[in-house]
Amino acid sequence: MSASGQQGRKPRADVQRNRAALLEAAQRHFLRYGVGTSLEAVAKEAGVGPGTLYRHFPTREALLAAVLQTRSEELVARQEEIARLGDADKALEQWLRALEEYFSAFSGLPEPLMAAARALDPGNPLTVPCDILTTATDEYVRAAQRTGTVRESVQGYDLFLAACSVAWIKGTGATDEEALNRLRALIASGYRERGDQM
Amino acid sequence: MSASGQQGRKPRADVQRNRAALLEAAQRHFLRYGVGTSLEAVAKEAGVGPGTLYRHFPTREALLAAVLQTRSEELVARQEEIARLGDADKALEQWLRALEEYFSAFSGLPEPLMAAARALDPGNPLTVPCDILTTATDEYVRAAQRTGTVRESVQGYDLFLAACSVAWIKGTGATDEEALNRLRALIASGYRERGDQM
DNA sequence: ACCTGAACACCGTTCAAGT
DNA sequence: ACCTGAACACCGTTCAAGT
Repeated sequence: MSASGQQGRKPRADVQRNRAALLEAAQRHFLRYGVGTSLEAVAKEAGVGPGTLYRHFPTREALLAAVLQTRSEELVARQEEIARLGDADKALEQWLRALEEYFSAFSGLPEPLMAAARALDPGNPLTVPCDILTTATDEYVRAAQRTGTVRESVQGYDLFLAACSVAWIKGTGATDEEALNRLRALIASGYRERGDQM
Repeated sequence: MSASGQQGRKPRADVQRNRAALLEAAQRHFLRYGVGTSLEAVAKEAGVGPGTLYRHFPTREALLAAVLQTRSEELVARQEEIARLGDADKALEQWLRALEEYFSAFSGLPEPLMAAARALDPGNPLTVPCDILTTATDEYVRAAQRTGTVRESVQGYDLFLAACSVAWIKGTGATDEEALNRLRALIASGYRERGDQM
């Protein structure tokens, strides 16, 4: 409405510095302590007061979404590389693994992502990456369906959920890699058209 | 070691009363606020000090495990009823739904259960129900494998994980019932031998 | 316009003092 | 032997005071 700084093109230098410091500190803390890390500690490490953190990122989700942006872009970059594989079935499989790794970036990440997956709360900033990734998954699914390797009843969202589940299980540490592989195989065998290669 | 009350057969009347009151209050709070509810509030509602709660249940998991015991027994009761179905494939399917409901008893329950699933921490009291339920699942799986409807590579633990995942997804509210059904169908189609009924 | 940091609320957990 | 509840530590969040 007014000529406030909201849309201004020249944020003050200290504002930019604070934002960058916050993002860097947040990423470090998310990596080390998971998404539930103390925001107070993040602010302290960024060298700002807690109020400054809340001004820049009004919720934990907003901070998370900002930190995730880089990773989402990297994932999209991989998307093009994967698509070049030619084999739609193989591409879908690879994509699901890439998704899973994305969900495993920080301990506890699947939880807030799932909470944002259904766009019930339009204010949740995590809805953005969820939408993008679900849409991308859907493209892979449809490509594979066109070649007849994936069942028609499967939706991209279903496999988005499945990949998130596997990442969640991995994060809880409830399984070794072998059990995870059996689970992945079970899911793959679930979405594939019958009569395929084992 | 000593003649302490640890093994005594006659717990003091107030001890029994406190324990019962704590369990009842805890169940109410778990139901209403999920497994992360304030233990301080539980103690207050039970009419005891926080110290008393910690004396009876040294960790949140211990309290949870005690509250879950009733439900586990109910589930085992259902197990016998389900087994009477005759059709091993149908029985497995029903059992997995019963498992899923068990995991959905309290919001946030899948998380601590998964953390206890792999018996890495022998002190975790939640390992007990996990072991029982995994073993039970394995029996259903093997019965179905004998009739040839379930793939040989599937283990009971895999489906235990899968059921827990579905409950977790349901708990995050990320989906409507329709998407959950697609997911359940995907899992079923994943563990079933190929060439079966759709 | 933005930052600071004190202040408030809330909770988990412990432990000295009681009975 | 068990209970009580004050006390400590920690964190999220807000907001009056500063620059």
